Amino acid sequence: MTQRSQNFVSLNDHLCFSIYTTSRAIQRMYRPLLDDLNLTYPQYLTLVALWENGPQTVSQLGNKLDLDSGTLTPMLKRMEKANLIVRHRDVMDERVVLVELTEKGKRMQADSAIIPQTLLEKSGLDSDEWHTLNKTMKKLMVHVSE
Amino acid sequence: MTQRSQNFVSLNDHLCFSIYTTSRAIQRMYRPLLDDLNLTYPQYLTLVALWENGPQTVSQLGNKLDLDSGTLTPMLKRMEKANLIVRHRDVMDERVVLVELTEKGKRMQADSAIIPQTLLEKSGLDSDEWHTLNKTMKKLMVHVSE
DNA sequence: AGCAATTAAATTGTGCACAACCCTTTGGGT
DNA sequence: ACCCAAAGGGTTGTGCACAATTTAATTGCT
Repeated sequence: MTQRSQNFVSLNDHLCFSIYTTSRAIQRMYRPLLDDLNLTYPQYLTLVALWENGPQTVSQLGNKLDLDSGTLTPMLKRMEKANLIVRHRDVMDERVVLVELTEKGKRMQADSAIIPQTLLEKSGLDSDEWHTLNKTMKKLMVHVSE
Repeated sequence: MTQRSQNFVSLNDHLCFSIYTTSRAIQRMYRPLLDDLNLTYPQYLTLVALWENGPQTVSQLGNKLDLDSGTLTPMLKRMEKANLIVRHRDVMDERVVLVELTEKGKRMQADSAIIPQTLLEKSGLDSDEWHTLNKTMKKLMVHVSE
């Protein structure tokens, strides 16, 4: 212990730190599974959003995933190159880019069920803890975003 | 709803997603505060580790922060350029690089107390929820890292 | 119709993360 | 002394995140 201030908060008492570190640890755990599918973690989440809600515009995807065009545009281009999605401008409004799954992108849904299942199994949390945690995270998310 | 598989997990039921999104939301909330201090979030965490435990090697910092040299080395160089830390090789073992705070780096501790305080205040969590969440995150972190 | 304001993506630049690889130093074993 | 494996950082390349700016299309107003 080097610090002397009374109100100093240690690294381990930083809630932000345990969230930040755990988030990255989950992505590390997923990596070998996602590598088999030739996906990155944000790409996987994008596919989940498309499987769930069908074709969407870039900004709709951005709202769901909480990502902006600066992140999405290059990532979606990589996903298009990998033949997972197609992007084309809306004929009615040329500003809008619509994103939709290719057949390959649709087929990947079946193989990807292991991803959330693996976290569930490895988490070491019982059903109560799991749901409480998910609820608390969402509550925290809302408050922090205000 | 476009998907048809029985065991499909929606985006909002992905625990990884609420953790990932909340972690980034916290960092966004911190940004204006950290901008005032001319710090990024990982740089702030690095300072906390140094305030707490004094001079450390790159690998010791890496263990505490859960980061490897590929991330740390360039970041520590930027922090050295900003005059927050100094780095020099250990005379006894030339492989080791020791990182220690400059006077400027030490002085920043006083101004940084608002960072964790801001999350505590904005979180909307009571003391029970806060501690349960922190404990559950650490438990999850351990299980996921196995 | 003409034009300013708004909207939707794309672009640019910086800073992490992290895998894969490299380079130097050190510690053992012979 | 010599060699070899391990340890500690550094480097390179890819892919997010995100702020800030840009470009093009559309809407609203007069």
